[in-house]
Amino acid sequence: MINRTVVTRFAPSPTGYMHIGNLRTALYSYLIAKHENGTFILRIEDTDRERLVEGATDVIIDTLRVTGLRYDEGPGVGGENGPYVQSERKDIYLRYAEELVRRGAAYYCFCSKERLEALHEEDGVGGGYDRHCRDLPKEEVEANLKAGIPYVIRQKIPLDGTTTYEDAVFGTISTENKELQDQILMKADGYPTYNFCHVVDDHLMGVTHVVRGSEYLTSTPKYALLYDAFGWKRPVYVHLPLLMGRGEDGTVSKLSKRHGAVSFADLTADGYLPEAIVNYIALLGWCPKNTENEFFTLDELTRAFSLEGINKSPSVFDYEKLLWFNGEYIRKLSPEEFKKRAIPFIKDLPAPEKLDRILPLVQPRIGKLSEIDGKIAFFSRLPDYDAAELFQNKKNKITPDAAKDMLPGLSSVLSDLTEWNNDALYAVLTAHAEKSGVKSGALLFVARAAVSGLSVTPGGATEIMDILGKEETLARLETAAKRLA
RNA sequence: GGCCCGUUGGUCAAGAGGCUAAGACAUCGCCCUCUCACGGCGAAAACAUGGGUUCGAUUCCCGUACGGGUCACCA
Repeated sequence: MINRTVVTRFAPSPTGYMHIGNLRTALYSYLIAKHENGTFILRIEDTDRERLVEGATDVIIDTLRVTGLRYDEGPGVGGENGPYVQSERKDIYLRYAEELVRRGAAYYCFCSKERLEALHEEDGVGGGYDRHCRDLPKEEVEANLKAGIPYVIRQKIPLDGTTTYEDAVFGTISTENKELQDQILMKADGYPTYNFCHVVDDHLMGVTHVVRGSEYLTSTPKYALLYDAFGWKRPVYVHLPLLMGRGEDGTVSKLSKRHGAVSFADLTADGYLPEAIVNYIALLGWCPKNTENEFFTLDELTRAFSLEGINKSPSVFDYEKLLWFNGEYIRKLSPEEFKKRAIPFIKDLPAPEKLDRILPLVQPRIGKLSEIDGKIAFFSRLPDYDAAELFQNKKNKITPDAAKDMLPGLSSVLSDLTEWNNDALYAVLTAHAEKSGVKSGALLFVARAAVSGLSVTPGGATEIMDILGKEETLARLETAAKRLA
């Protein structure tokens, strides 16, 4: 079933959290492979020793599991081209870098960090390495190496000409070689840079489609040059439009931490469903052909996905629409499933039999699970309220005085009631309203406010009274009467 | 600043030389209704700009503006 005609990879660096932009890249990468029944690889890029975060890889793996993005090769599942963690492949990169030196496409550089910093200060933005070591005599290089002088290995970029590549989304991208830096391939600490090791790994792992954010669009010529220098076949490049966020000042920029809760974990902790998140971000930068449907399971996305549907322009992450999607997904949940997901978000869990009756009331009324608690808390405990304010409603012509007049009748009718359920309650109360010459809407408004302490509730007066039970209902009516007195 | 990329309603977006320029979210209105939601119906709302090419440009080309990305021993 699985084949290697299309091999993609998701190659995050373990920074401690799964950014939503990264998730979207992972998703597209997965979809591109799986649409063709290809192979999807997870590779951990942990060559930056200073930024290592403990447990970060677990966050990545966990996110992929929860979202259903199963990888065929990678940490934990193995594969024929492992290991899939770059720090565990450290020794192979130097070999390839030296190979490049031999081929004349790279060179040793002994410049100190201090010298480089000085260069930067001199040139300001747009400066760069002055290629000081590019043409060091062989003997000097040998001597320096022997003397143990720290070195890096840099890519020898052609001084003139242009480098061109085809991007599956953006088309032909052409760059003047003189715009490119002799970037560092191997760092002084013996670790490779991303610029180098991802090329080596992608080749070694048979990656056919490199899927990543468009922030790499301008550095890709350097990578293409690396493939060429090795004599390797260049992969298909698929650069994805950026995901943008709106900052507090209203400006739009690359989605990142500064825009607040945009990590997958933050979103799920706030009660967004993984499947809703996946569905929503799939539509950010991609649009299905020949359909106006917006709801897709992962399988449906896999079938519908196509490179041609990917946009070039950046898109703004919109919480409003995510919230709507999420609400739709919540409404589609079976009562059992909803309950399972809702429980972790409820602080004071009502008795099981009550919970089962409360939950259906909130399910259609929330956008995210974290909204549940605030909506149902009144069932467990009558909130404090200002009676003068609560029993005031212009539409139903409710005033505190009017409410005060209704309460005794309500209590007496209800205390006489033997059959306590929604239908019976509704029948009795509407009949009572008619008898007293009050609009049923008004009476029920007062009843609901008294029994909940709120002007807005999930469910109507009779539904709430039904769940509360006779005793509690009458007690709350009593309380309301006292507060109105 | 250099280089690269982008630009259809507030947001996501369809469109691919000739359309009354889709649809969705959000907004507003109406309906439903024991409040609020849900649901139904409807409204308002867009081709950044100047020049070409063409019988005809949102669509192709060039410039301008605006936005974004990138210029690390980070990925």
